[in-house]
Order: sequence, then structure tokens, then C-alpha cells
Amino acid sequence: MELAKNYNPSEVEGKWYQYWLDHKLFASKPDGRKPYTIVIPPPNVTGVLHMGHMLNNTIQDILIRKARIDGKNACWVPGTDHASIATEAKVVNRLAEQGIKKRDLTREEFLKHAWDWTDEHGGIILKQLRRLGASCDWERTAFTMDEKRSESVLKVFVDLYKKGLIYRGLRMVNWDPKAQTVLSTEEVIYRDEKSHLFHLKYYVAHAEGIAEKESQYIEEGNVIHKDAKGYYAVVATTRPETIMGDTAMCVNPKDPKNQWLRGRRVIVPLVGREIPVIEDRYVDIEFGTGCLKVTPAHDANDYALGKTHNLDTIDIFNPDGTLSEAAGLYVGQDRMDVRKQIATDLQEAGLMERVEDYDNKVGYSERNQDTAVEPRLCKQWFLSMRHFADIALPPVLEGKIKFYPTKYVTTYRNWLENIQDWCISRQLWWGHRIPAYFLPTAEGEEEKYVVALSAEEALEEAHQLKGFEHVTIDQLRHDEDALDTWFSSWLWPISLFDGINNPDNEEINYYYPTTDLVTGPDIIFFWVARMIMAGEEYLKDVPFRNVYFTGIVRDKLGRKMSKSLGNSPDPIGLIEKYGADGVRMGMLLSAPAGNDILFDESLCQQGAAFCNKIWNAFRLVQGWQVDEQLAQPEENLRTIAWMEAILKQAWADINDQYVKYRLNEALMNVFKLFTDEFSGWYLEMIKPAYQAPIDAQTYAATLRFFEQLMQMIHPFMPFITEELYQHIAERKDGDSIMVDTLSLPAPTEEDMQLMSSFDTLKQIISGVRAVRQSKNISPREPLTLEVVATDETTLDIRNADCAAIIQKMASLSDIQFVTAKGDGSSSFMVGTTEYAVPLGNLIDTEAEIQKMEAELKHLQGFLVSVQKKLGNERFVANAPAQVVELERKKLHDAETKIATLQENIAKLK
RNA sequence: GGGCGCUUAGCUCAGCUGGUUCAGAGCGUCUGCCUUACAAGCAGAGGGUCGGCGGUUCGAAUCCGUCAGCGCCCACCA
Repeated sequence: MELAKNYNPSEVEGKWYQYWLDHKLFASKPDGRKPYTIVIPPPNVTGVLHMGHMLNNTIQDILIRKARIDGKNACWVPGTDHASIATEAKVVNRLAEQGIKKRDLTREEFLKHAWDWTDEHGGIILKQLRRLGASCDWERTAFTMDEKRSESVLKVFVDLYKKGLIYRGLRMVNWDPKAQTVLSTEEVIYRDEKSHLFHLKYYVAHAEGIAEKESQYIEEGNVIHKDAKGYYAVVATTRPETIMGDTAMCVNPKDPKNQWLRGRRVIVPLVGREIPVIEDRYVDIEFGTGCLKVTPAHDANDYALGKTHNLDTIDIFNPDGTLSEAAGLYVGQDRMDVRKQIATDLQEAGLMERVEDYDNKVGYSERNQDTAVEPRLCKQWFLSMRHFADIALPPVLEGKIKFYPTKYVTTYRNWLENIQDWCISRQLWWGHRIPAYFLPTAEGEEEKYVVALSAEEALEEAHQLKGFEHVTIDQLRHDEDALDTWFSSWLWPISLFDGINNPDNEEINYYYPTTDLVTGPDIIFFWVARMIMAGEEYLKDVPFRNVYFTGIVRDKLGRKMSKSLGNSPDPIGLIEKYGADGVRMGMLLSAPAGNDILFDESLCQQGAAFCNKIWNAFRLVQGWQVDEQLAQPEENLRTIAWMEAILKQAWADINDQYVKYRLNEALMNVFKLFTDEFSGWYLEMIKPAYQAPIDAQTYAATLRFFEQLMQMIHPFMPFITEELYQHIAERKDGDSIMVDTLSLPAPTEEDMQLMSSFDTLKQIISGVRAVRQSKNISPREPLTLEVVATDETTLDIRNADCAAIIQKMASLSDIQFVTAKGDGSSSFMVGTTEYAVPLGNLIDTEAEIQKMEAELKHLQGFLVSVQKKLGNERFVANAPAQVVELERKKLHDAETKIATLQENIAKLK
């Protein structure tokens, strides 16, 4: 069959993907082989493939395909995440476009819209992954909110509640006023922001006695502020809009500047309300004036102060971030607008001492990066984390789970050692509804509830409680809130194999613990740590053995890829342009574990070029005529043995690189193996003359090598390797490179010698080529090579096969062994042996001398440093014998070479 | 404020527990080739005081200290 001159990915990729699907080659079920399992980090169900996914999933696919080649039972489980807050926000936005407000819908109506949206956009991303070549077992595709996964989540909630690990409590939590839900501490990201520090005047309410003692106060170090309206304290704040919630002002009792304020009362500016001055050592004397406004409802620290000092709590915000009735002023206006307005109003009222520029950190919702998070006092569900931290730390510290790169172990430990309880409830509808049922209680009475899998079970439980023996099911009020998305994700490696609902089943026993997890370090706390917790809690074993943390994909200037910068290429567009194999190689080439990758489209071009190289190498081999009668040239035996050795060595190296998750190095290895060793050297060495046939043995060996090379490259470039694998030999329907295993022994001592021998041959060949280049001699013009032989009878080139190889590769008409080289030749050295190419009148004696003198100078310098070393008694005495021996050999070799050079130079002169 | 990491060729990076001619790879650059598989190619070449300083050692890119620059994570100073 005639093959096109250039490789065309679009003609083969779809075909083979379908072939793999048709023959269920991605499918896995438990059997006697060793399992190799990866669970996909589930992308958001309504998400679209971006470069981060491309990198992450390419890596997973490489690992999975390599496991198949190694003969393992590889299972890659795909799925999507319901992404509670993100998806709900999208649905709310879409409804808003249609003029529908979420508040006007019932829970059921809203969920119907959400499911419609999910059905419409859900799973697009999984389809896109197929274009990349992802070999997931698609029949296992799961969703964090499908039936099995939902059931698992609820069971775990009930179980942890019964174990006393889940509790409900009133806490200062992080509130997202846009999504109108609480967030966990991990979901708040802090950003540096240029803001202002407002210095406000809080007049002293009853200033009796200050005037009399003023001079004494000042003498004692007090800083007293007064103006025509009276005495006042200066309070510095970044959030003037919260003064309506002030219920105290606080000073440090040890602060000499503010002794005069102790025991006084001050007036909140604009509001006019009197508040006490309290004393607490929490206040930093050095900050601002040392006076702190205390707003217990809207700041975690102030809340703590409020508790200690029994202060009132005034909540001045509505859930949407507007000012509430309780604020008294600016009611109904947004907090950010109020901040601007109140600053102006304070200024005008003469209550603003001054305004400074100030850098501070502001918390934003991880999902809504344009909305500042508001601390808010709220009753929520929490998971006690101390227990989980205790069980999740040892497996990582003891190496039962390995992190790549290892630096994340420290990050992990730090987090676990300072862990806070996890707020798991969200004021959202799209998610797993919390299985808690509130009991009917009177107004003002403390809430009572039961936790159960269903209303029926809840009712039974309720009947056990005193005073609720006769409650009816209609009187139970199902908690309106949903669970944090991560409360389902943390079960993923277990729930995918139904290990919660159906413990000890065949699948969970076989596939769990999974082998590798490939994910970004940004979700080490959200997800990685919590999966380890759930694994240890429910299966008493780790969820995975290795975690490979990928870097962030950036553009080639090092900027994060973002929609607003427009620097994020469309993955599918790239695949169409360069082929999936090309893009995969492009991604991998610059992605060492844990390092950010600076994505450059030209790397995909390199990938596509490599495909073309492979394609053409195959065209060459495929075009050869085989002559069964032809005897195999002797030297080909040696070349074949060498290629075998090279492949063994490469496979050993590649395997080592996989074990260390240095996939980019493995790819580079395979790339050089194919381009340089196989195409550049091996094929050229055994290539028959133009239109001459090749012998059958050499041909068969070459096809075998080609096939093994395809297998080595396959994990990185699945499509082209399958295409060529199918061409190499007759295959049955259903045969595939995917499931053909490869195992090669380690190179032997003989192999090593052979490789070293070929290194010398290559150097000689390159030496001749360099002579041609410098003298402008055509590669085809036959030359003679003189080997200036000393007594070294062991020289490889004395071997007839080696000589034949060199002759062919360097286009030599003859190789002669001489004791002294002839006049008018250009020479070079390989090891301590000199090789000369007679050039007749082409030789430029002056240039030849210059070249040799330059080398001589370099060698002499080198010689001096070696002599110095060996002249150092302490070196000879202390260094290991081997090292000293080596130095002596260097000395000897250098002396030999110098002698040869000097002789040559003298002769030419 | 605490913790971690990084700094090696024009770019992106490799160099493990100090000692092979150790200063490397890929890309890019330069030069010559449309050689009969591939110009998406082949052959050849140039390019770095291993961030600065100091120390340990017979010997330091590698170990220690320190300074400078960069990056990330964590933390309730308004």
C-alpha cells in the first residue's frame, strides 16, 4: 500500500478511537491480573475543556496506557462533579436572562431547571476528552449526584453524625452575599488590595473631669484629642460602613496613650449611640491610635471580644450584603456603596480625622471572585476535623502515600496540624440535601432535629424523643440546605466502586486502593487530604498510593491562562491543527512534575513534526523489497545486536523515569531514541543501496524494533502508534497495540560493551563528516580514512564489521592502517587514536596547524590541572583509589595526545 | 508574621547521597546540504565564572552560612 508523504492525524484518530471503543479495549473488570487504577478528578459537569484539563488528563492517559503495556489490568474511571455552587450560579444566571428569579421558584422547580441545564451541557467535557485519546472505561462514567453516589453521601452524613463527628453550631462563618451561602475557610481566597484606613472621631460621651486632669494625662504619656466639639478618640478602620454595628470601643489597658479613655463611654459617629470603652490586651498598641472599634456581628475577632466582654451583637447586613433595618442608616443600600457614601458623610459631618492609603487583604469567594466575603454569624453544620487529621497524617508522613513532588508533604502536614472544623452546609439547592429533619418547636425555643436517611426513618427517631412521641411526618421540616460539593468528592475513590453502600464487594476489594491520583496542588486541602480522611475512616486504607501534582498551565510569558487575557488556546482547535498526538507531546515536553508549564504552541508543532518523522521512517522500511535468497551482511548482525542493546537500555531508563513520574524525561528519551538512534543511526546503517533489496533477517529485525518503538511511544502518542502497529504485521480484528505487552530484559555486560563500541564508531563517523563540512566536500564524494595505529590491536575499527559500518556511514572508499599519516591530510582524535583524511591539494596547512594548536593549548591547560591534582599529597592520600587512578589515566591520555599533536604540528611546519 | 521552593546556555529545564573530560538536554541561533523516508528533514558548529559573598574539604553546580532577586502556601492586626 502506498502511504502518503505526510502524516495526516485527522484521517486516523477518529478511526482508531472508535475501534478501541468497539472492541471495549478501555473496559476493565476484576480478574487475576494486577490492578492499576486511576479515578479521574471529576471536572464540573457543565464545564468546558481547558488547557489544565488537557495536561492533567494527558498525564493520566499516559500512565494508564503504560500500565496496559506492562500487562496490568488498567482501569481509569471517568465522571463529573455536580459542582454545587458553580453550577447553581450558572443556572441562576440563565434564569435571570429569562427574567426568572430563583426566589420565585420552588425548590422542585429550580431543580428541574438545573437538571435540564445539566442534561444539556453535562458531559460535553467528557466527549472532548475522547478527542484527546483518553482511554477511560466509559461504561463506568459516574456523576457525584447520581443515585449511588448520592446514597453514599447521605449514608456517610448520617454515620458521622451518629459517631458525633458532625454537629450543628452557631459560628462566625464566611458568607458569600452573591451566592447567598456560607463557604468553608478553604473556599475563601485572600487578595491584596489597595484600600483606605479611615480615622474616625469617637467623641467622649461624658467628658467630666478630663479637662482638669488634662495636663497630668499628657505628662503620663496620654495622647488626647480635642476640638471645639469636645474630647474624642480616634479609631482606625478599613470598614467604616460597619460602625452601625459597633457595640464597644476597645483599648489595651497597658497602652499609655489611652489611659485617659479607660472607663469612659464614647459616641459612635453619625449614629450617635453611646458605647462603652472596654479593655483587652488583644489590641495592638502600635496599630493606629490603639483604639479599636468592636463590631461583634461582622468580624471574627470582634466576635470573640464580644463574647469575652458580654457585648451586644448588632447584625447590620441582609444576606445579600445590603444594610438591614438594624443598621438604622443607609437601610437597603449595598455595603460597598455605603462605604463610599459614609466616608463622604463622615467627612462632611467633621467626624473624619483623616484617611490614609492602606494595603490589606480581602477575602473573596473562590467561585465568585468579584464578591468580597462577609464574616457572618450563622448556624451551620460542621464536621469535627481533629479526628480526621489524626488518621490522615500518618499515611503521608510514613510514605504509604507518596507525593510527587515531595515538597507538598510539608504543605499537607501544616494544614492538618492547624486544621479547623469543616463547614459542610451550603444555602444552595443544587446538591445533596442535608438529611436532617427539624421537629416542631415553639417560637423562641431551641431548635430540635433528628438526622436520618429518610423522612420515615426520621419520624421513627423523633418518636423516641420525649415530647415528640406523636409528631406526624408532615410536621417534620427537612433541612433546606445542601452539602458542600467536596463532601461528595471526598468519597469518590470509594463511591465509584460502591464501597459505601455495598462494602466489601468484589470491585472495591480489587480496585481499592487506587494506584495514582493526578491533580493540581490547588486542591490538596479541598480534595486530596479529605479523600485520605474518608479512605482511612471507611476502608481503613489509603485511597491511592501516589499523588502526582501537576503544575499550572501558563502561557509562554508565564501568565496564567485566563479568559480575560485571551491567552488560553482552544484545546479542540489545537487538536484539529496538530493532531491529538502532537498536542499531547507539546503539553508533556515542558511539564516536569509540579512545575508550572509554560505552554507554547510551537511545542505542539514539534509534536506534529515528530509524528511525521515516525511516519516517514515507516514509509522507508515499508518500501524495501525483501529478497529471501539474499544472505545477511555480516555487519548487520552487529548493528542489530547494538540496536537490541539500545532498546533494552532505553526501556530500563524509561521505566525508571515512569516510576519517578518524570514523564517529560521519558518522552524526551523516547523521542531521541527514535529520532537519533533508530532513524539517524540504525536505519542508515542497515539501509540497502538505492533500489537494492534487503535480506529477510535484517528486515524482520527492523520490523520488530519498529514495533517495540511504537509500544514505547504509544502512551504518549496513542493514535499514530496504533496506526503503524496495524501496518507492521497482519493483525486480527480486535488486535491492538494497547493490549500488546512489552517487556525487555536489562542490558547485559556484552550489550554495554557493544554500545560503547558504537559510541566510538559514531565519533569516527562524525569526525569524518566534520572534515567534509570544514573543507566543503560533498557527502557523496568518496574519501579514504587513515587510522594511525599504534600498538592498539584491540581497536574496534580493526574489526571488519565495524570497518564496514564506518565505511558506509562516512562514505569512505577505503580504510587504511598506517604507522604515520601521509602529508596533506586533516586529522582528528577519538580517544587516544588519531584518524586522518588525506585531502591532497585541498588541505589548508595553515588552518590545520591553527586547529591543532588550539587543541594543544586546551590539552596543556588540562594537563596542568591534572598534574596539580596529582601533585597534591593530600589528594593522593585522601581521595578514593578509583578517583586517583582515573586522574592518572587522564594524565597519561593527555600526555599521549599532546605528544601526537606536537609531532604533527612539527611535521607540518 | 510563619513555612516551603526556586535562581545553571538566548528560552524551558536536567544534574541523586561532593570526585568519570561535569558543566548537560530539547528548542532557538549560525553554517553547509532540495543526498533516493522525512526541508515538519539531514549534517556540522558556536553558546554558561552554575545569582553574589564567605566557609567546610585534597576536591563544591552539588554540603553549610549569609545577602539579593523571584514564586507559592498558610496566618483573625483593625
